[in-house]
Amino acid sequence: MSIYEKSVPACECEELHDEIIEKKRREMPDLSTLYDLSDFFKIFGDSTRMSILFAIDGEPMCVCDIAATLGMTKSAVSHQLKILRQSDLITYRKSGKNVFYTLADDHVRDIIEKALEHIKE
Amino acid sequence: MSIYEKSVPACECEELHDEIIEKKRREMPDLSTLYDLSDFFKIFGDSTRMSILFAIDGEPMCVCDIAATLGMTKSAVSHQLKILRQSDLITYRKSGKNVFYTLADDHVRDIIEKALEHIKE
DNA sequence: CAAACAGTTGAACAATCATTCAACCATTGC
DNA sequence: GCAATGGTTGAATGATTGTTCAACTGTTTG
Repeated sequence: MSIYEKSVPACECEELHDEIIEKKRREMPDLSTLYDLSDFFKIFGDSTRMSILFAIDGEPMCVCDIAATLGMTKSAVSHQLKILRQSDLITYRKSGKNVFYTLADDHVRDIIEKALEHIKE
Repeated sequence: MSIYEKSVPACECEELHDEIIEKKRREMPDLSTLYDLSDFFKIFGDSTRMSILFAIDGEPMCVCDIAATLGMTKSAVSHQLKILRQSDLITYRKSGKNVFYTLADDHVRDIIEKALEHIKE
């Protein structure tokens, strides 16, 4: 439950600043954008997925090598690869029995880089 | 770089590409950095927290006004404010009975802006 | 064709997490 | 002092989610 789903404030406060509240509600992104944004960040909010993104950055890797690099099972890695695939963050190429994954574009790198800057403070 | 521009090595799972795996393990960030990164993104991966960040961007807001803007209870908002506080993403200033929150720095704006660019594609 | 292997998938389980509820602290004003 | 209000907090609860396990698909090879 979030903004705009209630016309009446659920907050039980007495002295609300209505003009500020109305102004903020007008200026804020619409609900679907807020959900899209948080869903996007949710993808990065798991250390396994983050590790996978770093692993397949640069040269493509098959599932087994990714799993070996992270010290995890193929299954666990494959489940997370599916989530990354559905978010269009990665692409894949089949080659015989193998499937090679790599980053979809440079956007991902940029965002992680920005976050790394923030971390180091 | 696209995976189609690279020569793909034949991968046998039981003969894992040890040299690739070792190379990746050397190049990848250490575990604590990966955890810090995913923990950082985890903060943004909730629509309530995302809404709060947009609400307090620009002018500071007290908890009641934030709650009214989002249509949520003070308690729910306060719980999320605590998480944002502990992550150093927001700062606060006490004024009588009120507590006014605002963004800590421009880093947060930058990262959300980059994500918005990615969303709109 | 059958065995072996890379990878995927669904269900089950455990862990994590956001909201609710009630009680609490802090400040203001009577 | 004490009632009222803004805000915080801990426990409980329901929902979400990551990993495991087993079964499955698809490709290669003998």
